[in-house]
Amino acid sequence: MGRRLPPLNALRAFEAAARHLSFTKAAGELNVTQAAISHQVKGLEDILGISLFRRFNRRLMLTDAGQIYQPALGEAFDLMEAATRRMRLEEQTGPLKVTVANSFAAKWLLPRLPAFRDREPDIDVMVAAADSVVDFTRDDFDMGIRFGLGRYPGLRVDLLFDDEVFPVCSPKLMEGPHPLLTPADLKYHTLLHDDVGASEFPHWGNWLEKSGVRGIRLGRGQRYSHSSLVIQAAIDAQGVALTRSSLVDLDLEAGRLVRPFGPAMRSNYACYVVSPHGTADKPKIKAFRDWLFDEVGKGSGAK
Amino acid sequence: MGRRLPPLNALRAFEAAARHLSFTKAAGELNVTQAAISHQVKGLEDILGISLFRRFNRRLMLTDAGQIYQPALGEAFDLMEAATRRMRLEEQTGPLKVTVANSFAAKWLLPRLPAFRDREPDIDVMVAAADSVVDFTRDDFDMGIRFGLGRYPGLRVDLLFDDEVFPVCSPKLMEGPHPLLTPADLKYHTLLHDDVGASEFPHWGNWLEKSGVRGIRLGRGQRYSHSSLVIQAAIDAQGVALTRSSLVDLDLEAGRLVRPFGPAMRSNYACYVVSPHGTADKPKIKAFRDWLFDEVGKGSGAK
DNA sequence: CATTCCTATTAGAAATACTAATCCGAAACA
DNA sequence: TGTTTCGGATTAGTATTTCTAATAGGAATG
Repeated sequence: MGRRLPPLNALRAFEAAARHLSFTKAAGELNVTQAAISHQVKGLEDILGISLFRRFNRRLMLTDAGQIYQPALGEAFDLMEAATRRMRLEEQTGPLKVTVANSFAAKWLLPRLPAFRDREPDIDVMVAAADSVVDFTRDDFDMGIRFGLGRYPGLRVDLLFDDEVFPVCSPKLMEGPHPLLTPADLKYHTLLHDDVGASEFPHWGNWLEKSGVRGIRLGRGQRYSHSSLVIQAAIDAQGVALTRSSLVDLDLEAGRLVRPFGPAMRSNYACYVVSPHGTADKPKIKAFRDWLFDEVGKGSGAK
Repeated sequence: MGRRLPPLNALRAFEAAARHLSFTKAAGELNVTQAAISHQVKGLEDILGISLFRRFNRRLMLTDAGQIYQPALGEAFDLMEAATRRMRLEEQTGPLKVTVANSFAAKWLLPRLPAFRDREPDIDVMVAAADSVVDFTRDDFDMGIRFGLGRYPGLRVDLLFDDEVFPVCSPKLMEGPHPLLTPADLKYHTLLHDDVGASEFPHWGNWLEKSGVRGIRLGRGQRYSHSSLVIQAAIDAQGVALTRSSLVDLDLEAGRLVRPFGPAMRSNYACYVVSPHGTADKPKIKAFRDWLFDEVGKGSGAK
């Protein structure tokens, strides 16, 4: 497995010199002085114990050994260059890997993704929905969209939008026996809970307290592991969901959900776009970030 | 024409690390410390602006970019290694290029070469007969056999044998009207001259003087450009040649020539085997040199 | 809970690569 | 014939790269 190779820089110097049959031109190609090439080639010959050039006064020739050596080395360096180019290209044009909070993926990003495809047909997006925050130093993602407090050390963080939290329900519920006219009417309905562990996350408890509503048992109601499920249940008229504006804006627009009463609660969580430092200017990352902000700027997703 | 490549040592370090999926093992392979690999890989990633590994705690993974990069780099390094091996092999087993003084080639080496072929069937000898001394730093020769004073700066020089100079002629001349019984009898015969420019070379003038013979006009006689032609003329009974023992030993043995009278003159010229410093131990060079000395040791070629 | 395994980091040492200046010899020039 | 030019070699000193030793740290292992 262990390879046995002469010094690589000497090989490069020799290859260039052999190709040009000139140390001076090789020096030009490699941006060094002629003396450097002379040293490298001599060193290589000494290491190999084989002379590679016949040196005439104003002319170089390759020895038999040199003639055998050069083309293969040239090929090897070409291969390396091609591999580097290919890898760089892949990095630029390969799928953009975005890690997204689960529900945000389902309720915000996916419905809008076709618009991105229209705008940037050359960029394939790979959406990786995940519950937990991804460690960019470990995982091979180009960027992420996360709800949180904006503390992502070691990453470039851009605030995409602040979110509001308010109750939503199916319009059917408004037509039923107990239309939701005031928060107090919630007692006639099932509360749909987002079963998120994080305590900072706004939940019915917070909201009811802020709205000054009493007499509603928190423990009651349906629980779901993801916001998207909660929202779906609400659309299906199973109860009332407390949710972020960003996740339901399209459902509200489409009339699948309604916002029965006003009180919106400001969340201390917001939506952030994150990417490893130094990658922000990569074309595909920039394109996606720009698109995200444009989408939000349209007013359809942000408060 | 100019290639654009990341630092080659970093590429090698990355390739090894990627192959082993371990910096430590890569370090082992390249005989450096793990820290060196870590530095090189990090440096490469910084230069490319692309991360190549995902680093887990006791495990490495390649990023997409790394996965594209490694195989091609591996191939490139394999190519280099193969080229090096191939070139070395050619150097070892390719034809042994020997530059030989013209007449020595014709009269000593060529008749004996079949014996070398028998002894070392794997070594092909390329005999380049030349009049002038070859500059090994310029010309692609493995070794040389030369008559001279043994001053070959920058080369390893081995004395193959000392030579004597004496007159020879065809046995037919001994049966003619003026058999060569003493040097004085030379006046009845044509002197065959070796038309060599070098004044140190023993010629009839020297020999006649040493032998105390007078009254023979030096200007007379036939002139030839090479000793081998002089000898051939002598074999053809065209006259008497003054020649080196080494060039005629086989002809004397075979009875094509005889040595009419004693006085041999010591030449200050001798026969030397030369080869560039540091190449003496190369198998094919050593084999040929050993064979030369064995041939001479047989007593057939040396005094 | 200690140990092991593996990578990262730091600072400094060692090795390598490079440059500037100059030499040298033949070829081109005049 | 100089004389210039061209291109490689050489030398000695400098700069850069590469490497090491020591150490930290984090998760898996026993």
